[in-house]
Amino acid sequence: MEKSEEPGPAVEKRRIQILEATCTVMRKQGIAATRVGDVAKYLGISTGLVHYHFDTKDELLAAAFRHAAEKELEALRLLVNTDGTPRELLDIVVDNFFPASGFPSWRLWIEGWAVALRSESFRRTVMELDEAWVEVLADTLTDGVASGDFACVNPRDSAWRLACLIEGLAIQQVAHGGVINDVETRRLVADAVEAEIG
Amino acid sequence: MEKSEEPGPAVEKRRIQILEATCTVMRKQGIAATRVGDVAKYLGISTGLVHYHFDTKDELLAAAFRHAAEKELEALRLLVNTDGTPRELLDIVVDNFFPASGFPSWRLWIEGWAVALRSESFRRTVMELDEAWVEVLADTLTDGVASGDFACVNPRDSAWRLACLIEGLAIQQVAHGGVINDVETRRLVADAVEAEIG
DNA sequence: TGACGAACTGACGGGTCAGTCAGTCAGTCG
DNA sequence: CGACTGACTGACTGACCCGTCAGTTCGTCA
Repeated sequence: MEKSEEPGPAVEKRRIQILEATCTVMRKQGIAATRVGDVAKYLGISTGLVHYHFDTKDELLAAAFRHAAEKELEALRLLVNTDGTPRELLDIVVDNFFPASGFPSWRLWIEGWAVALRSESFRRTVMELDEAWVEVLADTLTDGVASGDFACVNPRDSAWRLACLIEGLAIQQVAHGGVINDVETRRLVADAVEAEIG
Repeated sequence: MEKSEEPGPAVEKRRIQILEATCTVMRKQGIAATRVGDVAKYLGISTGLVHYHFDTKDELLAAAFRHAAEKELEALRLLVNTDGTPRELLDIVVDNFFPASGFPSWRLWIEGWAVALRSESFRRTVMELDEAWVEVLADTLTDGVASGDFACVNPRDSAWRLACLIEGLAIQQVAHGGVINDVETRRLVADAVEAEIG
C-alpha cells in the first residue's frame, strides 16, 4: 500500500557508494580508463550489481562526475558563506581554485572537458558546474563593488576573466607541469586580481 | 653500398600520409575514439601497413598530434613574421587564438591535455608546443614594449596571462558552449589586452 | 509457513580491436 | 637470371570488457 515508486534508502545508499567508488577509480585511472569491473572490484561486489543500479557505463561515469563536482561546489559555497570583508572572501574563493589546494580536482575537470566534446550528458554537467563556479566568484565581486571595496567596471566580466585565467593556468600546471609552477601561478593570478578590482 | 640506414623518401612520404590521415580521423572522431583500422580504411590500406610504419597505436597518435601542432605553430610564426606595427602584430596573434578562427584546433588541444595526464609523450608534446605559442605572444609584446608602443610591466607575465585567459575561454566556448560565445570572448579578451598593454 | 520481490552473484555471450604473421609482389643488385 | 629485400596485404588471435541472464539469498508480509 502506498509503497512509493522511489527507491528505498538502502538502494540510495548503495547508489552513492558506487558513485563514490567510481570517483575514486576515475581519479586514479582517469575517466577513459575506468572499467565497470574496476569499480566492482574496488567495492568487492559483482559487475552485475553495478549494472543493476546503472544501466550503462556512460550513465555511471556521467553520474559519478556530476556527484563529485556537486560535492566540491557545495563545499566551496559553504566556505564562502561566512563572515568576512569582501577582500577576505575573494581570497578564499581564489585560493580554493589553485591546483595546489587540490580542491577542484583539476585532473578530473580536464578530462571532463575532453569527454564533454563527445558526450551530451557530460557537456551539460560540465557547463552547469563551470558556470556555478563563476557565479560564486561573480557574487563575491559584486558584493565587494556594492560595499565600495572593489572597483570593477563589470563584476561579471571580471569573474569570467579570472576564472578562465585560473583554468588556463591550471592546465599548464597540472597537465604538463612546464615552466608554470605554483608560485608563478599565484603571482600571475594575484596581479590579475589587483588589476580587476583595483 | 653506403646505403644509409635512413628510410628512403618513399617511406617518409607514406609516414606523413599516415600521420595526416590520423589527424583527420582524430579531428572527426576524437583522439580516444581513433582506431588504427579507421586510419587504414581512410587511406584504403591495410592495418598491417600502419603497424609497419608505427609500432604501436600510442606512438602513432602521439606522432600525429605533434605533427598537427607543429604545422599550426609554423603557420602562426609565418603569419607574425610580416611587417606591421606592434599593435597590428598583436592583433594578428590574438585573433588567431580565437576558437572561431578555427586555427589552433581547440578540440584537439582539449583532448590533448587530457591524454597528457597519462601519456608521457603527449605530455612532452603538449608542453613544448604550448610554451612555443606563448613564446610567440611574449615576443610580440616584448617588441612592442621596446618600441614604446606597449607599457607592460612584465611582457612574459602578460603573455602567460593572456594565453591562459584565451585557453580558458576556448574551453568554455568549445567544450560546452554555455553563456560564453564568440562575441563575448572577443570583448573579454580585448579588455584584458588593453589592461595588459595600456 | 510459504509466497514474493528486491538485491545480488557469477558465468557467459558477443563484439571490438591492437598487434602478429605468413605470404605476395615489384624492384634492385650482382 | 636468380637471389634478395622492402613495402604491403589480409586473415587471424588473443585479450579485453560491456551488458545479460538464470539462479541464489534474504527480508517482509499475508
